[in-house]
Amino acid sequence: MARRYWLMKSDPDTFGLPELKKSPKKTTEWDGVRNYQARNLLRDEIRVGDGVLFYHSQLSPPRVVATAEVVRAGYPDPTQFDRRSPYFDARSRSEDPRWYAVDIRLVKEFAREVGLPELREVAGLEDMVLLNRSRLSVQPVTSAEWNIITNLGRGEINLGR
DNA sequence: GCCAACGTTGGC
DNA sequence: GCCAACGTTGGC
Repeated sequence: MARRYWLMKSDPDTFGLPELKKSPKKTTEWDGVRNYQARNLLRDEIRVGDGVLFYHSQLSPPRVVATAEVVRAGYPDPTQFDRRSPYFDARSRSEDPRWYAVDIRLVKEFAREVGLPELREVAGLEDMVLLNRSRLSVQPVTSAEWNIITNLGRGEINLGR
């Protein structure tokens, strides 16, 4: 199966690139997602080896800061069963988990962060989910979009147009 | 900090 | 099943 690509958002006040870099094996559990559409992607679509654009929301401007890779596919998000977690969900049963997580590993920090206003201007990204349905915290990225954005992140001229 | 977009809840 | 009220996300 062809490698697929995703954009995953993180609030850097909670967990950002510095924390990812410091994590063991530069790997983290990407958890806490409490939206059903995003859950379905985590549970059913995202596979080991898929590429991830690591995105910082809540910044001015919000920006893509790194690439990562899925190293563990969807599994029940442990935080939903943890009463001390802000993501605890009393209605979820362990035999029928409601929420899923994946593990991602940092691959490459961008040489140049790519901000949202720039993404809006680049030819070839007009249909990005990020630019049209902004609130989804994990969303599909096409291979063409992936190539354009990772080129921008390398600081090279964008050849995608 | 504000507020628009939009997802979820719950009364009917 | 509809939809108003409410809560959250996230850009600005």
